[in-house]
Amino acid sequence: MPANEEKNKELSVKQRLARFLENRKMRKTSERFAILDKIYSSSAHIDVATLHQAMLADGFQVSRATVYNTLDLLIEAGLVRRITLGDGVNRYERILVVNNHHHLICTRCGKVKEMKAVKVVEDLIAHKPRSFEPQYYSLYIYGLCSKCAKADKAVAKERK
Amino acid sequence: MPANEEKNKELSVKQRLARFLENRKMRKTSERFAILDKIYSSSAHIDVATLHQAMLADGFQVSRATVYNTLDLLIEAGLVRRITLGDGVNRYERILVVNNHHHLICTRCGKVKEMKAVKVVEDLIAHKPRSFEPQYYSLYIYGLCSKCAKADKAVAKERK
DNA sequence: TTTACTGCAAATATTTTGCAATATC
DNA sequence: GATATTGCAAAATATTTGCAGTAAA
Repeated sequence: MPANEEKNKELSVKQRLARFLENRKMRKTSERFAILDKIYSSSAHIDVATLHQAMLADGFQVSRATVYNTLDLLIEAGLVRRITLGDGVNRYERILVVNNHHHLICTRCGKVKEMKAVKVVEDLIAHKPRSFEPQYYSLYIYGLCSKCAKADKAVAKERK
Repeated sequence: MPANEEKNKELSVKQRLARFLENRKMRKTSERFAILDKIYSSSAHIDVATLHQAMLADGFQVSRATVYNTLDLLIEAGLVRRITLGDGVNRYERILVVNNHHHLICTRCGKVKEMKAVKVVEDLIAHKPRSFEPQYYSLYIYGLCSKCAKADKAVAKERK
């Protein structure tokens, strides 16, 4: 991944948060930018506890309450989304309008893979719904990963 | 909606649960079928508290613990899925392999609309991923509903 | 200087667990 | 009758809230 591209993206996200806060006459606190940063530099879909611990480990003192508050703010700003990967745990991930991705979730072992977004879907989303302005979307595909599919077949055979 | 079709569908789901329980040598308790029934006859995406209250209101005595246990079971059986519509509340909905639907979620007011599944997407899912056996999928489209989009534009104008 | 935000700790809400009672096989 | 499953209440987690102190504007 080219470092420049990554840096530009990060800057632009910070700018978007700054603009959002200015529009609403809210304060640009270091916590808000630090949390945004952490989510954008983390491997996708991080949960609150992990996020909070990671920040403390980085030496950035912040309270859980602020993490929760800020996550709601970032969601409202359209910079972060909240998801649950079938296990009921709330996780947070950055929203990349371009270069989106889909989740492949194994219903047996819970493993999550990512798959590059497919253009057809994006076109579809952009044009289909009337009386609705799409901003972004999430596609979750549930099924069996290759390992579990194999194990499943073995069991089925045994039971016959 | 034709009553017959609905009845057949319901029967088949019960049969699928029965088969699942038999395969695992688990017991066919009335609670399990009652909870399955409730989810399948409820308007999509119901949360635990509502589900539990609805069952009590129907005169079906069941504990919260059993509701939680059974939901996990139904998910494992592939009959129900757990989702969160951006608000962090866990909800449960039936899985219809045929006649799937997408969610349109307003990021401002939280309102959820449903949209009939688009065939293109289904084809795509069925064929694309290698080393993965898709069972079903969820597509969430986030954006602004017509009301909020209008309100948003009004505010933007005012601020200029 | 003003007051929006944060941190803390307590309150609330949500989910899980242990074990005796019950119902399925 | 044997034991998997339920119900209950208590424990563990997760999230929200109120308010005094801090820091952004």
